[in-house]
Amino acid sequence: MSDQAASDTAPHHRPVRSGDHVFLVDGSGYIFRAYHALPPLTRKSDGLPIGAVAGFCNMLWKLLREADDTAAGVKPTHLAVILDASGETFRSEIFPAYKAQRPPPPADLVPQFGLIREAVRAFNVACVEKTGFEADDLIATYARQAREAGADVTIVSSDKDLMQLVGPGVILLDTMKDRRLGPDEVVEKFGVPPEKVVDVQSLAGDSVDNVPGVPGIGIKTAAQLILEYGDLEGLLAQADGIKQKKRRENLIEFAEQARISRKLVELDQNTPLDEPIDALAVRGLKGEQLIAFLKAMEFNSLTRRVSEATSTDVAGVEPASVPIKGWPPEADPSAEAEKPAESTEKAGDSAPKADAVSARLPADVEPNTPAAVVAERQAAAVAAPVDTSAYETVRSLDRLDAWIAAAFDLGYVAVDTETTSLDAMQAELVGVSLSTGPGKACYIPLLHQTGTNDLLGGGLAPDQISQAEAIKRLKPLLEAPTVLKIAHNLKYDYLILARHGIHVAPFDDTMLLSYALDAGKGGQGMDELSERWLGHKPIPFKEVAGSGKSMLTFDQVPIDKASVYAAEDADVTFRLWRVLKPRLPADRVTTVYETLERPLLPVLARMEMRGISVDRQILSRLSGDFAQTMAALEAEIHELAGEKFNVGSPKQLGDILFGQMGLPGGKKTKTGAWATGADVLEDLAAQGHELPRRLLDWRQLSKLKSTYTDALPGFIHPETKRVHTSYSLAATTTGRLSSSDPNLQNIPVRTEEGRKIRTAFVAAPGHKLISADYSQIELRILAHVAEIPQLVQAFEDGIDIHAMTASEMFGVPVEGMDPMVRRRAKAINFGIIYGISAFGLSNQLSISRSEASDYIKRYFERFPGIRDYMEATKAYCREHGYVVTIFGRKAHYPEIGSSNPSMRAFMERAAINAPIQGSAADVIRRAMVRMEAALDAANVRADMLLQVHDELIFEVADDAVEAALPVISKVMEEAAEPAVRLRVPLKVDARAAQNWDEAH
DNA sequence: CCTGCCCCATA
DNA sequence: GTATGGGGCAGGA
Repeated sequence: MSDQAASDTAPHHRPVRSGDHVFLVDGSGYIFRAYHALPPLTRKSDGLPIGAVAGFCNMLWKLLREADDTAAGVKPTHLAVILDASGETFRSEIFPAYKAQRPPPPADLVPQFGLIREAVRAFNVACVEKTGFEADDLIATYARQAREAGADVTIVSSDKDLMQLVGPGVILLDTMKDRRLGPDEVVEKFGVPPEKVVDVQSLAGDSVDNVPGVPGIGIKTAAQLILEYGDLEGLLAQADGIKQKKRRENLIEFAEQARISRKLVELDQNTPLDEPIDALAVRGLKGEQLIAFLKAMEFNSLTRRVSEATSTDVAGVEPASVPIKGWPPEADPSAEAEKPAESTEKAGDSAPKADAVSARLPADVEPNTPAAVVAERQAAAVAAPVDTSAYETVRSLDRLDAWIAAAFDLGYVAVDTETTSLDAMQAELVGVSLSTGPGKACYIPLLHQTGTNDLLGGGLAPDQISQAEAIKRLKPLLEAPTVLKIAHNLKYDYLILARHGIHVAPFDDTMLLSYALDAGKGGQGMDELSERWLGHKPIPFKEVAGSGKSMLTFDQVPIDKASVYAAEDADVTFRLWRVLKPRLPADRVTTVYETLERPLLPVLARMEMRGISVDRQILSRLSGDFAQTMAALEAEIHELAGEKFNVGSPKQLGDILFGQMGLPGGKKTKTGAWATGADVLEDLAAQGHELPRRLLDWRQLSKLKSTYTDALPGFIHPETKRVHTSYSLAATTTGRLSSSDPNLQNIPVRTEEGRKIRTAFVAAPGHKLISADYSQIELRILAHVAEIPQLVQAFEDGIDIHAMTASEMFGVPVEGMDPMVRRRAKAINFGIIYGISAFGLSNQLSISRSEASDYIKRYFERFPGIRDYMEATKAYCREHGYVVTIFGRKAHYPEIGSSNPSMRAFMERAAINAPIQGSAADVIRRAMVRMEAALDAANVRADMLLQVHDELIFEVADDAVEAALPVISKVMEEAAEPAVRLRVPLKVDARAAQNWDEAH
């Protein structure tokens, strides 16, 4: 070993000079990291924990012997291990909480600190620590000196707090991953180059070290802000120009805290050093000394390697006598006090909820009325406890047949399916549960697997009926017209079963029952309803299958566990049905349930199954285009500006626009910076200036890309190659549907770029998409319910409703109307639907509050019926706790009487909006329920695919388009009848095209 | 890893 | 000013 001979004779002191390589080992950081990353290791002879020491010694050995083989790429000429001395540092004086609440190190790490010092000594390496200073400050100071002497610096650490030191000639070396951390890696971690890391950290703070930072700002936001504003002071100076309210307030309120944080985070590069940097020169190993230590630690393989490398005879070396402090640990009396207090709430857990208790037979209920039945059922439901031990696991066809026969005899049965996924289009049917009465329930396991983590793939668990055979026998029951099937959220099970050829009918859905009865009073989930109505908390899914990354699919759940869970769900569903179903007549929502809820379920299931074709290529091209356009826009913006600048920086942008280019209309913010908000840029763009237009485009594209073009392809079904959204029938208070996974009700349309995403929604070959949407349906509903003669007349005459409103309000003729005037009227019309406030209208139109008040006043003067309607609606809601749509759907607002004025005002606006939004939702529901039969009757094949609140999308063969259009329009326009005779006509615009954009 | 917040897409 | 769902982020487990 030739280098060994050389280093043995290396001088103790050697000046650092250009070309040298100074290695600064962050000893403390290494110890903590090794302790947590490496498996616990103890000395064989006495159990002394030595894992971190072992890791440290191996690391140091490797560094001294073969650093050029690591990511460092060079050997050290100088090397020191820097440790944290105990005691307070200057940071505690600036901010007493700094690192104050840090828990004491784990007991089995404590003795290793001393051992590490011994190890460094044994390696004959300089060991530096200084009371009152952190290791990081010493490292920062040595690094500065080394650089000034022209040497390269390798900081052996991966601590993010040291990343601020990275720069020319200074890198971090993560020896555990053998990775060098240079400027690129710092940017990856902090989003900014090393010299701005301190600014980012001072904003984001650090909960581990108790660096406060600014609340609500993490690394990402901090990086974005620092890139925009340059540095912390620049940002704080312009904080009141920040768009986001909360963020702005916090930056202003916590500015000083950020400055303090900066002092805590910034390392001191001028720490007084006891040991000059020259003294860190690599000294060379003393074989015997090192081996004595290693033998004492019982590190056998490292001892062997060292003995080979240094030609030292191991046998001839006595183990060193190493002092050990902190082991074994002393008993900590405070540990006992940590025991959690015994819960005293156990008894209350199974007690019925107040809601359910209040269901006891009230004295004023007349017998043999719907209300009496309801009261009895509720009392009975709470009285009968759920016994999960009484369920049967069906293992044979005989037993299955017996359950099926019982269901036929009874005439109704609760059903639930268990599957492998929440996505009904991809889920595998794993089992079925049935219930024929409270407490009478079974589970039929079909596809459960043996073993859970078995990589060899546990096969099918024994004693299960074959899935195909079970489906064959269940099908007659589930389709039998004489047996009512009861399920909770049936659309899911309906889809699963439909994929196996079973078309469930007739049915009730307890989720929809609850929704028709209690929309707005809380969720419609089964567990929630069970607690509310039965006073029983069902077994949570996560108790059966776990959660998060380690969550089991249901086929991996052991059958006995699965059985109780699944049968309970059927049992609970059955019991809920007994309680909820009689409430329909009592609460007078039977018709709502039977015409607007239940029949829509199969319609939606079919829509979801059909899915819609989304052109993956268009999306990926679009994604690329967006990326490219963004880059191009950036280049154009630079071109227009005449120089390169950060397009994301309002500060730089303001200087360019109003400083260099001298554009007019510049406004200054309070701090004197140019305002560059969207409104300002829109103004400039309207004056024909290119740069602001491009900048707005750029901002918009980055949004479209991440939310749509990059996310949608992931939803294309592997087999159908189409996108199958999932509609929720019971998610909103007003009666609207909602769409998720993916949400196809918020595909962009307002901007040209956004509409390109719609072009990716295409018809199948030989087909067209038809889009049919209601024109102004909510304003028409408003005209109807509030009985406003001018509005009704305008809709009958088919004239521009917003222009008419403006004409009424401002006394100007519709002909040749100023578009601004019409725009104001339009905003007010929408405002009315939303339960207008002067605050909201002033924001929408960017006018003063008092001006907005004037508009509203004038509007009410011209349309007094609307004010009457609004007042009447609020009064009705206060009296009943709910409002109703024109078809009788209820939307509950139990908090309408809140004593909190802003809460109450919010509820009032919602209550005003709900009958309008909800009636429109009812109308399109009615159209959807009737649509299929109407198309069949007209002998037209048109597949309904999507609903977007006031729009229906169909897929129709080319040669059927002309026949389909009038049928679709007619069904939609007549959807309210005969239940409600509207005072205004409903108008539908329908057209066909190859893609959704052109059809819309 | 989960929850809540902000922001933004739609009607 | 109404009604949603979702991406990204922060922050506390």
